[in-house]
Amino acid sequence: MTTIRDVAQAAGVSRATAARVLSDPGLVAEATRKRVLEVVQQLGYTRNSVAASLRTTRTGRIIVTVPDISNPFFSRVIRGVEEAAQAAGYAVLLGDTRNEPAREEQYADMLNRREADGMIFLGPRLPSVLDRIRARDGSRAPIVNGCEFTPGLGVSSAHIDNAGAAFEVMDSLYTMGHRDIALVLGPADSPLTRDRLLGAQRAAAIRGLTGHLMLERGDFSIESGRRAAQALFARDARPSAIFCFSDEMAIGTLAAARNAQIACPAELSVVGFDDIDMARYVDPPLTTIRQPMAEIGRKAVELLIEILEGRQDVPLCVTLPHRLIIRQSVGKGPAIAETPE
Amino acid sequence: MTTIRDVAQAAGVSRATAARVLSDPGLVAEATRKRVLEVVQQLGYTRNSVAASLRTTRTGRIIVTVPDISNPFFSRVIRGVEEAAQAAGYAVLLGDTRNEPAREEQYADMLNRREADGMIFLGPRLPSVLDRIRARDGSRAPIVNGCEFTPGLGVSSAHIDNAGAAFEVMDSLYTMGHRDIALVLGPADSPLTRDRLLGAQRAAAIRGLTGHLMLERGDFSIESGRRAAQALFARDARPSAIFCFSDEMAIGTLAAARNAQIACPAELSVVGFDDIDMARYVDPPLTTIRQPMAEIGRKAVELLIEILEGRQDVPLCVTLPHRLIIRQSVGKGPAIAETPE
DNA sequence: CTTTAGCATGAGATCGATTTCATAACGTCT
DNA sequence: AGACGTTATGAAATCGATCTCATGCTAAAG
Repeated sequence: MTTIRDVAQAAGVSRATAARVLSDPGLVAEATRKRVLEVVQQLGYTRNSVAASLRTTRTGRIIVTVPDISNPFFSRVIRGVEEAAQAAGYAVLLGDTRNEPAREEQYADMLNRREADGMIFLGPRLPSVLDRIRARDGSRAPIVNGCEFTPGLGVSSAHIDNAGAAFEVMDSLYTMGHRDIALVLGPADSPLTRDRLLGAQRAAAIRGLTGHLMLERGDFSIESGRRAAQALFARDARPSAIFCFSDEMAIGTLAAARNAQIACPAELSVVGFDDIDMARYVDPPLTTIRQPMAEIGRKAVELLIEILEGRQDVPLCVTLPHRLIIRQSVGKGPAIAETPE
Repeated sequence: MTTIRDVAQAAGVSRATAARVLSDPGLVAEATRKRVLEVVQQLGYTRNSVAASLRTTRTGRIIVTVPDISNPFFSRVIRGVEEAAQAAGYAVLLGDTRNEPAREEQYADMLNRREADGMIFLGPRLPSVLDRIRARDGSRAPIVNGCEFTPGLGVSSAHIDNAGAAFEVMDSLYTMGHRDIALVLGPADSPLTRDRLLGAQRAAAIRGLTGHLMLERGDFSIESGRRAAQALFARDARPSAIFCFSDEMAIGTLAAARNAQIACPAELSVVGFDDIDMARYVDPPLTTIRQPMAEIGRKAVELLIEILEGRQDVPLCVTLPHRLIIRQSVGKGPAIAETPE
C-alpha cells in the first residue's frame, strides 16, 4: 500500500508537506501542491484513515442504534440520520439492538473504545455505559436520543409531542361519537408509550370517560397488533375504536377485524401512529399521526454535531411538529351514528 | 483517557506485558496477569481500537450497502448480516445508497481507505472503486454481493434462484387457468430483474404464450406498483393476473385494484415476491415467493469471512432455497373459471 | 545595507497499542 | 558444575498521518 511517505519521496518533499497538501492546501506553494497532487494521482494514494484518526482523535463516524431495523418507522428516521451525517462529513455506523439491553450496551461500548465520535440512540433506554460517560462528561457527552424523550435524563433529544398527539387522536375520536375506546400500547418501559398514554388519559378525563378506556399492550409489530385486537374482540364490551401506538399494530388490528368479520370503519374505527408509507395503501387507508421521521433523524444529527463541535453545553430537547392525518379507517361512533336514524 | 501506559505504570510492568494480558493472556504469569487485570478494572481502561487497528491493520468492521434501507426486504437481510457479523466479532457499518451510484462509490471508497476490512453490497451494481480492488487483488478482494447474482463478476455472492422462482410462479398461474399475465419488473439494470424476467419468459414460452405477456416497470416501491397496475388497467386487454417482483409493488397493485373496483382474487390474481411480514396481513393475503432473507445476509457474511481469513480463493456463488407461498390473492383464471359453469 | 515580517518547508515528536527480539531467571539433564 | 531449554518480561521499533517548532528564504521597511 502506498503511504504518505511514498508520496513525499516521489514528489521530492517531506511527509509534512505532502500531508499538508491533502489537509490544508492553502499552506503549500502552488507549484509544490501541483506536483504532490500529481504524484497522489499517479500512485493512487488514499489516506489511511485509521492512522489519521489516531493522531487527530476524530473518527468521523457516529453510531446509531435502533431497537428494530425492520420497523419502517425507524428506517425512515435512519434515512434522515444518514443524510444529515453525510452532509456534515460523518459516516454512520448502524446497530440493530433488537430491543435487547445487552446489545445496546455492546454498541454503546464502542463509544468508550473511541470507535466513533458520538452516538444517537433511538430506543427507550439509556445504556448504562452511556450513563457513565454522561456522568463523567456532563452535557458535553456526545450522546443524543431520537424519538423517545425522557426529561431529566440530561441528554439532548429530538422527538414529537407524543402526549399532545395522542390527545388529538382521542379528542377527534370522542368528537366522532366514540365512547368505548381501546389503546394498543407499546412496550412498558418506553417513555414514548407513557407519554401517549398520558395524553390519551387526559383526553378521556376531560370527557369523564376514563373508566371506558381499555388497554392492551403490544410491541409495535404487526403481529402484536393483531393479537391485541383479538383479545379486545373477545371482551364483553367491544370497543368502537382502537387507537394503536404504531401503524404496524394498526395494520395487524385491521387484519384481525377482517378475520372476525368486523367491518372497518362501519363497526370499528382504527387509528395508527407514525404514517409509514404503507398506511395509505391498506384497506381502509389508515387515519394516523404523521411523524416527521426523516426530520427527527436529521435533527438528532444536528444536535449531536453541536456537541461534537463544542458549540452546545446544555442538553436541548427539540419538539418537532406532528399532524393528524385523516383517512378512511375512522367512522362515526355509536353516539352519533345511532341517534340520527 | 487512560492508556495502556497508565495501566503498565500502575501495575508496575512494561507496556508490552500489559498489552499481552489483554490480547494473549497465556503468555503472562498468573500473578502478573491478575495484578494487571485489577488495575484495568480500577482505572476503567478500555483499549483504543484505533491505535490497535493501525498496528494490526484489522478494523473488525465490515461495510454493508443497501439500495434502500426502508425496504423491508433489505431490513431483514441486514438483520441476518448483523447477526452473523456480530457472532464472528465484526461490527457492521451500514450505508444507504438510495440507488445512487455516487453514494455507492462513496461507501466503497471506505474500503480503500481501510476503514473496514470488507464489504457486502446488496445492490445491483459493482461500484467501480470495488472493481479496481477486485482487479488488483482478484478473488482475495474482500467483497461479497447479496441478492443480486451477476455471473462472471468474479465476486462471491449469496442469493436465490430468481429465474427458477419466477418460473414457478408463472407455471402455477398458468395451471390455474391464467393466460394474460402481466409482470411488474424492477429497475432495468438489476440482474435480479433480468433473471426473474427470463424465468417468467421461459414459462410463457413453454406454453406458447410469450405474446400474451405484458410488462410494466417499477422500482420495488409500493407507489410504483400502484402506478404500474393503473397503467395495466388502462390497457385494452386487461391481464387476469399480475406478478410483481416485490411484495411492496404487489401491495400497491392491490390498492390500485381496490380503487378501480376490481375484485381480487375473483377478477384479478396478484402475486408478490419476498414474503415480507406485511404480505400475510394485507387483504387478501398475498401469494408470494418466500426468500430466506436473514439467511442471505448470514451467508454473505460467511462468504466474506472466508475471504478475510484467507480460506477462500475462488469466488463462490451460493444459491439458497426459496418457496412459493400460496395465500388468497390468487384465484382461478378465465380458462378454468369460465368453462365449468 | 540591515532589520523584520511573513511565507514555505522540513525534522522530528506524537497518537496508543502491538510485536519482535533480547535478556534474565530458573530448572533440568548430562 | 556447565550446557541448554523454557518461561516471563522489558526495550524499542513500528504502524501512517499530523502537527509543532525551527529554519531558510524573500521581500518590504527603515
